[in-house]
Amino acid sequence: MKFSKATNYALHTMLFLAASPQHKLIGVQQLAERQQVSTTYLSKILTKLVKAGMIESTSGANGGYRLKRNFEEISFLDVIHAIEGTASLFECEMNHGPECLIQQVMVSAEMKMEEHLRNQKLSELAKQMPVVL
Amino acid sequence: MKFSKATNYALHTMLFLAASPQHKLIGVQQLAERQQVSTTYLSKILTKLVKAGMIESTSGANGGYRLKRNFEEISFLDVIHAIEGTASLFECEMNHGPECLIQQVMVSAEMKMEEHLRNQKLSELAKQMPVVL
DNA sequence: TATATTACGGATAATACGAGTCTATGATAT
DNA sequence: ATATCATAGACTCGTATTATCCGTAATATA
Repeated sequence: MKFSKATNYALHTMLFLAASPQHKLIGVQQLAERQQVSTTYLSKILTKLVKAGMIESTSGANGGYRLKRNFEEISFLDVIHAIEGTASLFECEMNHGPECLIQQVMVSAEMKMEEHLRNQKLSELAKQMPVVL
Repeated sequence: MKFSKATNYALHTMLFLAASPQHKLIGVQQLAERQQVSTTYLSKILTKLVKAGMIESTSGANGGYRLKRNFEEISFLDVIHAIEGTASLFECEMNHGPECLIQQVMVSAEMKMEEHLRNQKLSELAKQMPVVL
């Protein structure tokens, strides 16, 4: 069980955008160079963030991406869910009674992790940050 | 990112052994039937638990598996680590400075989950449990 | 208006990993 | 001696991740 590389790219991109002037559009090319990943692949990841309403994009010359206005409230968990999906990490598919106690323990453990990730706002991290990438 | 099915099998097996008479040896055949999984596959999983020191095995006729003496202290996290490994769920492999702040947030979130799983002893769950599988 | 630039979308490929099977080997009761 | 049972290795299969390639749509600028 591992977080995907895509999640890592997404988090780094969000923090980099946070460190840039808010109004400025930044192209995927620049973002990809920093992270040493192909533009086409990163592009797909960014599209997910756009659809999740975290960033906005502009096509055409001098186009690119920038944060949306509600950036202050975006948490780590938001980004992770946008990339990895929101399904539970543990699902007992056995046919033994209605409620699996093991499942309940696992889900509540996962909720502890999510709680921490929900409290970590990207904007707060951006402040303490000297250099992102 | 998902917990593996093997982890689910391992947890259910441990709880089933906990509900059985402690001294009695139980064959993989019986354990596999309950969970509707093949004996050879479950066998591989159980071997990992043996090597992790959680259960002990006896070969030959009337052989099988049973809990070890230290069962009271075994936690969910112990079982999970035995099956999934102990590596961190998030590893930033970018070459940007010595310490990745994102990584630190992710790891501390993971630790919150692990803390909860470490506090959940299998023996405690076995008590509240009417039927395991 | 033409062209360059940039994001978006679909198809495809490569790789890794999870899940599971098959078979051989070794240990141990009866 | 034989049946039973755990262990180990090689192997297959399916699916998700990690990409790549290319065509299309949108937009600024000359």
